[in-house]
Amino acid sequence: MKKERIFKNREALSTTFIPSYFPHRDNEIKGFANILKPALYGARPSNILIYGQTGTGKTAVAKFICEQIIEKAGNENKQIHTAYINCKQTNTPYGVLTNIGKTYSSEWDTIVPNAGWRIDKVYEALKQKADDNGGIAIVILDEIDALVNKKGDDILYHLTGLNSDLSNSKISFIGISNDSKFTTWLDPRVKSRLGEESLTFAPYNAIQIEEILSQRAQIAFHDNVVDPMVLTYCASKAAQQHGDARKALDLLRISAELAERDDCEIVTVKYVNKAQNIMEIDQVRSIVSTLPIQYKATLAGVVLNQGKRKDGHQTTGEVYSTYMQICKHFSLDSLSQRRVGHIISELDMQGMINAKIVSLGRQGRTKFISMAIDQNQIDELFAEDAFLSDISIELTKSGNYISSTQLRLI
DNA sequence: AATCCACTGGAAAATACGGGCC
DNA sequence: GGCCCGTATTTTCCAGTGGATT
Repeated sequence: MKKERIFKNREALSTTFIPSYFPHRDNEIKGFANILKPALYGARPSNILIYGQTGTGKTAVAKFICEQIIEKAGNENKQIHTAYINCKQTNTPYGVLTNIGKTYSSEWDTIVPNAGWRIDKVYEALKQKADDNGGIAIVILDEIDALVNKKGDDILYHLTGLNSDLSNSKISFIGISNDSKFTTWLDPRVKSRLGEESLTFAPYNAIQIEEILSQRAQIAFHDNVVDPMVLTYCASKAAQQHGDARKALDLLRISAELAERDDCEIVTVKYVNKAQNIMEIDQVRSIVSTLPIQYKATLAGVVLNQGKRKDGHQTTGEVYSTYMQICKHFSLDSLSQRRVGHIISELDMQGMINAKIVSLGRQGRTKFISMAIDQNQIDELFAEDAFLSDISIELTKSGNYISSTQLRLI
C-alpha cells in the first residue's frame, strides 16, 4: 500500500459525517437546543418539525444535537435515549416501533420477533420497556413524509399519543421533511401534536457552501493538495442545484479520488469536471443494477422499441407487447398491463425514461415513452448486466424483431 | 355536440411470505 | 397443523378522460 498522499481522512467528506461545527447554522442549532433543553431538567421537550431541502444539513444537525445532549445528560446523570429512524427505509408501523424499542433495550431483539406479533402487542412492549427504563427519549423521524399518505399513517397518531400512555418516562419526536406541505395530508390531531415547534433550514448559497467545503477539506486532505479554485468551483456547481451541500461534498470527494487514481499530486478543476460526468453516469448505473428483473424487462422493452416509430414515441401498449415477447422468450412470468404501466411510471420518476400522457383522440389516451439516456450509455449499461445483455444477444441471434437499433446493442 | 378509443390511475382483493399462537 | 398478523407485490375491476373523428 502506498501512503495516502491526498486524503488525510476520507470520512470527513462522506454524507454521514457529522462535523463538530456547522457553519451558517448557528441560529438553527441555538433554536434547536433551546427546544430540547428541558430534557436536561427531566421535562419533555416539545415535538419538532424540521423543514428544508436536501443537503441543507437537517439530518446532520439533528444527529449532532442528539449527541451533544446525550453527552450533557451523561455528565449530569440524566437518562436520555435517542433513536434515529429513516422512514424511507423503515416505513412500516412494525419497523418503526421495533427501531425505537431497540434503542431502549439491547434485548429487544430477543423478546420481540421482527414479524408475527400483532401491532398492539409490539406497542405494549415498547411502552413497557420505556417505563422500565424511565428517562426521556428523543426520536428522530427522518424523511417523515414517507409515513403519511400511506395506509398505515395512523402510526404517527399512535406514536404521538404514546406520551399519554407512559407513566414513568417521556418521549418526544423530531420529524424531518423536505416537503413543507406534507402536514396538509396529516390528521389534524397528529398535526398539532407533532408540530409543537418547527424549524426551517434555508438552502446555502455558493459562498456558504464554499466555507463548508473548506472546513471539511481541512479535515479530509493533507495540506496544499487541493487547488483553492476547486472548492469555489464545486460550491458554485452545487449552489446552482438549490444549495445542496451534499452534492458539493460528493463532487469534491470524487474529484479527489480521481486525482488520486491518476497518481496526481494535486486536485485541480479539471478533475471536478470529470467527476461531474462520472457522477451522472454512476447514478444511472446504480439505478439499473439494482432494478428488479421485471423492471429490467420493461426497460428492455422500451429500448427495443426505440426507433420503431420515427418520432421515437412509443405507447404503453407497444411497450407492453414487446415486454410480453421478452417474457415469453426468457420464460419470465409476465405481469399485467396495469402493473407494467405502473412500472413505466416509476422508471419515469427515476429518470430512466420519459413518459408523457397524451391524448390521441380516437386513438385513445396513453403515454408517449422514450429513453431518457443516450444510446451509447444504454449499450454500455446493458452489456454490464447479465440479464439485459442476454436480451440483446438472444434477440439478435433468434432473428426476431431485429432492427438497426437492436443491432447496435451488441 | 356526441362518440369513442386506449389507456390512466384509484381501490379493493388476491397471493405470498415470515412468523407467532394454540 | 390450522389460523392469525403485518407487510409486500400483483391482479382484478372499473370509473374516468382529452381530444380527434364523426
